[in-house]
Amino acid sequence: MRILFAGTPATAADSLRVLRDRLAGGDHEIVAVLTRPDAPLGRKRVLTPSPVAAAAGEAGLPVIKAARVDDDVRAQLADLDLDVAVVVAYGALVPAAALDVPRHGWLNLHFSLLPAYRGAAPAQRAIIDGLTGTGASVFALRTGLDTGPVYGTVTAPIGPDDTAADLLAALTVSGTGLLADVLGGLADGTARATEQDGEVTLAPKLTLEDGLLDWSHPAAALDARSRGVTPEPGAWTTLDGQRVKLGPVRDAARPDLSGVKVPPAPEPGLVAAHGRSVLVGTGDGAVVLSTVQPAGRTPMPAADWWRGAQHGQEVRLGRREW
RNA sequence: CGCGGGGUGGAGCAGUUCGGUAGCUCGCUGGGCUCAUAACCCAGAGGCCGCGGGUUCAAAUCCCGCCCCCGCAA
Repeated sequence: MRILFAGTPATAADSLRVLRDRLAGGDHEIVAVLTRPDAPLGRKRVLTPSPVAAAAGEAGLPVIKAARVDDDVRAQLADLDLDVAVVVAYGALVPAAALDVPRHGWLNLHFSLLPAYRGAAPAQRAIIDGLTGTGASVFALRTGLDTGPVYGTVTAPIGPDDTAADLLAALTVSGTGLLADVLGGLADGTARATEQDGEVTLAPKLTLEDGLLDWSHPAAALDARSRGVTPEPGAWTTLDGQRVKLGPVRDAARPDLSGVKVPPAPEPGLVAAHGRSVLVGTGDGAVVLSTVQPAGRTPMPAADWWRGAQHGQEVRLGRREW
């Protein structure tokens, strides 16, 4: 089959590499890659190709850079005589007019068990919600947000220390494998899609605000949230009006941390050292800090930060005094 | 010219406003104490204060130029 791969971020680039390996030597060929245009990146605003564009370049695949699938892009795709297009986080909606350009339409690899967690940040939201497992789905693109019929799913556990990065990495590999299987099924006519069934939930893109830790919340919730927003957009709090970025925080009451005895838990937001751990009080107990990164500084172990942060004063995080 | 923070022994920081002997909390090395310890006591090593110019009797500190790191934003 002649396949178009559409994607933009690093996760999609990994998926492209995995898919290419999976298809190597078979009857299927990725004939082109669609990704978003180069964008200014970083403080210096250097125009940088998307991770997918970079991966495609390494693989020697032709790249179409476009912010939207407009008439011009649609014409290019039509010329490619595509059997199918696959989308992994392209970053723009595929308009209805383009949906039937490939012979078998468009497939989307989505990192949830649909119809749960439709939207841009499904894996992250699953972690934040404290789930112990989630999965990936391959479905047929239709108009509407992640609403098409599902060809297949894989499941994945969410470990107690898993961050969004960990989960995405795992889902990328297993999900791309699933994608390869579905492509095979489409080619030999055995693939079947079934309409989504179940409770619909939404997983919108994470904002900076989603990473703000509210110390009045329960320790377990803060633990889950901090992992779900790591590495993007990152968990954070404030100290003296300055943003302080945090690595994942762990619920001090978790069984696997039984070594950490929490004396009277500090009140919410108050920092206290205990042995080698640095604790922060929450709504119901304490969390253990892992890494701390004050604005303008490089990330450091919590104990190192604590050493220099005290100056004889009590340290209270997250106070909105600004 | 997008906005902003930072670079000081191995780590994290103070000192820069107002120039005048390199400081704190740790770590490290050696010794002591202890049944023992992430505890405690004593001693010690370790620093072109990011780089280059300038001002000055004197610069971590003031002036000019440059390099590197990071937060926000995109």
